[in-house]
Amino acid sequence: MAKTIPLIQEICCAPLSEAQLAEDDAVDLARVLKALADPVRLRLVSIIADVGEGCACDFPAILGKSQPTISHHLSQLVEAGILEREQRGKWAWFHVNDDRLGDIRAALG
Amino acid sequence: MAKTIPLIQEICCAPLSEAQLAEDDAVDLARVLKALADPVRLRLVSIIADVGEGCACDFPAILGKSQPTISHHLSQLVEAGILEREQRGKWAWFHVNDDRLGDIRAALG
DNA sequence: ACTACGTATCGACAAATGTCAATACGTTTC
DNA sequence: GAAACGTATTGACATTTGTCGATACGTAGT
Repeated sequence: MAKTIPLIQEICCAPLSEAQLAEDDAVDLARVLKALADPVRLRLVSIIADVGEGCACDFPAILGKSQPTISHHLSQLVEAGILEREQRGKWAWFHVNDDRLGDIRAALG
Repeated sequence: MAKTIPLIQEICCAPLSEAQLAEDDAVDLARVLKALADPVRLRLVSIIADVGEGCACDFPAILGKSQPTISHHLSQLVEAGILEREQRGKWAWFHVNDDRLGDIRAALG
């Protein structure tokens, strides 16, 4: 059984100010930025980045959102390649993909 | 007559991985990222950053969107502090606020 | 003042988004 | 295998968002 492959493989493009974004590249970059552009998801990333890793089981209490809502946000972050998921027994643990975050920052350069 | 003041004054917070985002700060940062997280707006920023400045009059043709749509997107970018607007005769010209873009990059660090 | 023209706002609408209760799925432990 | 428990998915709903046509606003030139 293969690992789940993030739907978005790579940040597309040269930094914003160095070349004019093609339409397709703009769609890709917008998708990744949209994955970050939510208060709950930003806090998830922030907590996980700060601590180094985080268990899905803790977030509903920390963020005051339901379990399905947290699960949905975590999925979006994984799909965008910003978080990576690891199953440990019945628990799902997450850590930040620093390279991906770096790529996003670079794309805004 | 005072200049229009961007609704969002400053990017709130320490880099994502250095401290856990408070709820309010997460809302602020999400607002700014949301302003960027759209293909049309990313292309607007990219074109304006690449050329140095841009006239609103050119964008409907370049991006294939109606004049009201372009106007709406430009307003969102100005409100987020990413673009700055300058009236020249009947034309509206825009340039990128590089400091603001740098702050956004820094917040993702 | 009237006209021409670029830009902003309004009204409407379809599509996407964030949220939760209910339920299904998987893994661990009896 | 059955029970317990963490996580994912489904279905539903209100809100937000992107879009455009129509219209109002402002500036420049006649």
